This record gives sequence, C-alpha cells and structure tokens, in this order.
Amino acid sequence: MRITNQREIILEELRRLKTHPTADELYEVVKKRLPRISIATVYRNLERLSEAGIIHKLEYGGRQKRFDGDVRPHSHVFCVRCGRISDVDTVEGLSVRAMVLDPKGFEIIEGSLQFEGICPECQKGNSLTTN
Amino acid sequence: MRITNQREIILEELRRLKTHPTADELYEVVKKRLPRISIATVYRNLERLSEAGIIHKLEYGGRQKRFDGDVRPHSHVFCVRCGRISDVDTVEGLSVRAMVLDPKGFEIIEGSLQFEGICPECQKGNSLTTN
DNA sequence: ATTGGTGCAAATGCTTTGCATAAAG
DNA sequence: CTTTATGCAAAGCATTTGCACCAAT
Repeated sequence: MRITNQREIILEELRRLKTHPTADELYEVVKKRLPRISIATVYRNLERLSEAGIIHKLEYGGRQKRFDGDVRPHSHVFCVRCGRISDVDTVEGLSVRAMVLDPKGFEIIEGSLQFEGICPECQKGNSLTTN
Repeated sequence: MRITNQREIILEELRRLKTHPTADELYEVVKKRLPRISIATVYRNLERLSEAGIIHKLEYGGRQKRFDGDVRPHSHVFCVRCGRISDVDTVEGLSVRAMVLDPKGFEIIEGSLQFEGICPECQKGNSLTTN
C-alpha cells in the first residue's frame, strides 16, 4: 500500500480523534490540512485501511458508518438518539467466543459486546443539535 | 396502531421467516399474498413495528437493515461475506449489562453479544450467489 | 366522518465508480 | 516507466417522503 500524503493525514487525524467519526466528519477535519482533498479519497482510504486491519469500520445503527483508529479489542456504546459511539470499559478477560454453545454451522471469527444507550449530550436534550 | 391487511401480513411473514430478512426480501415474500403492496408500505410498517417493540431492527454490518420477528433476547452471528444473520445459542444467564465498568456517562439501555463469522453457504464458496 | 395508512413517484443521503490526471516507487 | 492513488462528477442503492386516494374505526 502506497504511502500518500492523503492516506497519512487521514490515518493521523482518525487516530487523533476519539469520537469514532463518520467519513464526512473526518473529511471536514482532514480538509483543514488538505483543502483540495475529495470525499471519495476519504472513503477509499477508510475502506483500504480497514481491509488491511489498520483501522476498524464500525457498522452500528444502520446509518452512517463510523471509523475507529484504535484497533485494540474494546467495547462500544451506541447512542440510539444521535448515533454517537463511545468506548466502554468492561470486565476484563472475558472470552466472548467461548460463550457460543451452538454456532449453527458458522465459522466464528470474533465476538464482541455491544451496548445501546443514551449519550450525555442527548440526556441533556441536545440530541437534535448533533443528529 | 390500526390493524391493516398489509400490516398483519408483513408481521405474519416476518415471524414465519427465520432468516432475518431485509426489507426488500420481505417485500418479495409479502408481494405473493398482496401483489399491489408498495415497498414504501413495507418500510413504513417495519419502522412502526420496531418502534413499538413488536419486531426488532437489526443494524449490524453491511448496507441493508435486517428484521427479526423474534423479540426474545438472543444473540446473532453476522456473515462477513454475504451479510446473512443467524441466531446463535450462547451460555445462559449472562447479564451483559453487568459487564460494564465505566459507561462514560451513557445511560445504558441494553447490551448484547454479537458474533462475526462465515456462514455455511459461504464456506462452500457460494457467497456470490447470495450476496 | 375522521384519522391513519397506502401506493406511486420523486427525493434524499450515504457511498461507490468511471475516467482523466497526478504522484509514488 | 509503471502502477496506484487522486479529484471530480456522475451513478448507485437503500430508504424516506409528499401527495392524492383509500380503508379502518
């Protein structure tokens, strides 16, 4: 994978943000450093980087995909009002995979815990401002 | 919520299918009984029924949402190749919610286990036929 | 009679793609 | 020099919406 300026900066900004941004949120941030970058480049790089396992693609909520520069195993909470995603700390050492009794013929790759909830902002009634 | 013919049949067919169909898959099935039904009606009803908690909207990976007529708590595996979803049996009595150490200010509504894997069909190399 | 639901077509919004040009190795 | 990536605009696809008509209560 060729190291381009765009690719480097996209990765750098994604790793810096702890907000699990959507492609267009990241595009807005990256544009400050590379004003002529295209949203297509952002999408293509996010795809490429997640295929390579360098970042993670988060596909909760059925709406916009979100991306995470932190690939260490950890759980997320998804806000059902605004779609925001946050990391959650959970009890350590749990082997989620070991909890499967019958995989119904599937070859299990991985298991994770996920949570749904209402984020601090939306609890304050700010959901519309960030939706 | 008014009981219309369309609504009844959509619910009936969703409950009958154990495949966690997408809106358009369900549309195809329902159309056999109601040839003049619109895809918009299917979408609107699936939305209404899931808001009411009568069915579940599954928003795992991939583009299309899937729906589940079985609202009892259970876990799913998601096929990373074709998007198929299957139920998985897991160890009983686990309180996923209790595993949260720090909810980061979120009001947690629910937690679940989810798995990713490769379904029996895709293991046989049939992924393209069902993607 | 009133309210909510439906069918149709058009619109929306996120994401992907074709293509000519530019940059990396 | 060859290959891969970029920018732009257009296309794609799932989903939603406006509106006139219809059906359930």
